[in-house]
Amino acid sequence: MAALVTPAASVVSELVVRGRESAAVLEALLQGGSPQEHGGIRELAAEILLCCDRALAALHGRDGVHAVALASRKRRSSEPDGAASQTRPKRRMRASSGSTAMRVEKRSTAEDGHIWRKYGQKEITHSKHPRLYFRCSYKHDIGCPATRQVQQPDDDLSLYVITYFGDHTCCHGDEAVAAAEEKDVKMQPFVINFGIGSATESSTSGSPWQNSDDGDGRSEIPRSSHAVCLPEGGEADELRLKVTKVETTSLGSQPASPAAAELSSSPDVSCASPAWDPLSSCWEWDQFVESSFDFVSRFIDFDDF
DNA sequence: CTAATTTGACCTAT
DNA sequence: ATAGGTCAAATTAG
Repeated sequence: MAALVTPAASVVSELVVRGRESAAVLEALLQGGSPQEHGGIRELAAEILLCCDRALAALHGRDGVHAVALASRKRRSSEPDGAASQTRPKRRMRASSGSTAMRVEKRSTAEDGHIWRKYGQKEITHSKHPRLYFRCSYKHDIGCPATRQVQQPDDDLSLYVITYFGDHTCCHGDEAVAAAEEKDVKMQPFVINFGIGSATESSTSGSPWQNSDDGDGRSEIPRSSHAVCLPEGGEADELRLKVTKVETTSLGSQPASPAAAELSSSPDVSCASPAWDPLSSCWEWDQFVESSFDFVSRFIDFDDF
């Protein structure tokens, strides 16, 4: 029973999310009131306006982004008729097979305003790069079933394909989200940091944005160390606003593979890396603003059934 | 010590 | 049988 999501709806959803993020950052910037931030503020304002504009266009049937409906996901969640799922205390159904999916291809990273926790990595036969699996950090906290997959197409290394599965109950349920957010950040999922990416590593010190809520249920609430890194200007041509969902995914351990290293959250990649690493959920705001809508941004709806 | 990530194993769907 | 997705123990980092 999958709710069919229209391309326009997906687009609007994404745009609205971005709009919110932009607004949050903008608000933070306004509070800071640093001269260097003016540039960022302007861009953020432009971004917000653009989001709204696009959203409206999409709502009116004129989606500004390429929307394509895919029906490739034929795999359906077989009902536990009894035999198959008779005794599986552990493994559970794939979250991706029971809900709508939205694929987004972006050049940098896809920030959706949510905190993700990596729970797996898998090498795909047709792809040179591994696919990373993330789940909402609030999964166990408030039962958010949302998950997402990040993968780099072998043909375009500068592109990241992020597929979202499930709906964010943590988002819809403001209460839960609010409660979780209030713990650290009131309403803002972001923390403003004025430091270039290079200093990012230091940010790594902080615990990643994810909270361990794995099946173990070790931790409950994420530290929410989302941060917006404002480059000092060293490499910032204008004003590079890097919004890091997580200060940095620590993890210096060796990735399974080179590709994984690039994709997986590595300490060096955080804000410091020129092209932020999607897995860490850290993106360069400036890139985002520049190409947020220029880059291929396709919202594809998978109809589970 | 606590928490997050990594990685191999397990399980489901095609 | 194969590929893909998720779990969970082990490892690493703060």
